[in-house]
Amino acid sequence: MPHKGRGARARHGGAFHVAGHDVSAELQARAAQHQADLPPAILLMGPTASGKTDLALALAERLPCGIISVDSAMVYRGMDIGTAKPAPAVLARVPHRLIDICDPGDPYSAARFRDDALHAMAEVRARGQVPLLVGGTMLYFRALQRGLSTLPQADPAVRADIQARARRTGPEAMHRWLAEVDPAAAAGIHPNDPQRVHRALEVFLAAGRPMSELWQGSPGEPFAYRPIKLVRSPPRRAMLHARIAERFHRMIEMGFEDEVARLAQRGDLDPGLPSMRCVGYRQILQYLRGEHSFEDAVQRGIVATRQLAKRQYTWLRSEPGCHWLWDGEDVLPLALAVLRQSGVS
RNA sequence: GCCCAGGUAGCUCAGUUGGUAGAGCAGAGGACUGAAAAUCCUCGUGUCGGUGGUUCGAUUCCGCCCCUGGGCA
Repeated sequence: MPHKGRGARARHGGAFHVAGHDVSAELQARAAQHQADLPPAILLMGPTASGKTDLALALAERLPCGIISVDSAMVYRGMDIGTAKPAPAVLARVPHRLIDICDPGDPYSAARFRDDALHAMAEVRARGQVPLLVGGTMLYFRALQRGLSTLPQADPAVRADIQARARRTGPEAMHRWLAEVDPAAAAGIHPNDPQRVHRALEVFLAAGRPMSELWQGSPGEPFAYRPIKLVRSPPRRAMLHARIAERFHRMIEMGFEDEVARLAQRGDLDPGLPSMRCVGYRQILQYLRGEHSFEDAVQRGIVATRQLAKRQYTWLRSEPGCHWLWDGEDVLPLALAVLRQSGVS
């Protein structure tokens, strides 16, 4: 029997029929029992500036859990103010895993996160605690829960070659090239999306096989935990926008500009690095290079943060099984009640 | 007070040789497999400052009024 991807089966809710019998109920019951046997993990998600960190700290005080950060920017050392990292005193009292684990000159990745997070979760469990994963990097939550296909990792040399070729021939030619070597991938990637076109080509060049084929051949490991998903959010977008602006100005008062200037002074941090493209850092870097005024940089930083929050909501709306905790309600007791119901107390 | 330049989408502006208008930004929705705080896709009716006139028809031409900037007094 050809093994189908587990993700595909889980996503399609239709009934399965074998010799005229509907076996979907039995399969579902078995899947539910399997889920219930898994150890719990708390997934606390939400858009930027929603107050996830505060809630995580409050939960960690009341429950035996270990905090694991799910944040593609807090991994970088020396990027503290602009990533809204918890203060050193807080981190000393309540340790967070996966913060300050990468130099800003090295690109971190979703695949590294998945490995790091699974290790961190095992450690937390070994101490008899429940993993509490907190953050806003929704791709990381997705990769953790659904797994990633087995693909070659990014190769800086190959990537540089592809970029050089793209500069010569233009984006359309790159997409046409991809359509030749991997039509299935090309069909799903817009020609104006160089990042994905280049990645698909990179995979083809590194593996010698089309990326779409590798996806099908390795659906990704399922999650070995029972996720309890909490989402923290203000009830209205406008409220989040106000908090984003307020927080950005507070970051400036705390010395965000100096933090970015210190990074820029290293001299080895290319503006194209993932770390240097982070919201706020990118805009202040542009100001430091004289591309626009300081006031402009602040405004653009705030706008970029709002746009980030919007994309996070797009992920969150499609994330199944979430308990939304709206600000204004008594968030902490509500969260504790949800966790108690799910067997965590 | 006089002269000049403007008043068009939330913002900055383009445009209509008279047939009721469109870019960028912002905003909203969506996609998302080793860069994801990334990278993309889709979405534009607004008394064209007000009011009279000319005209089959005015945001466009003319008069008056209001507002904003600049200059001269």
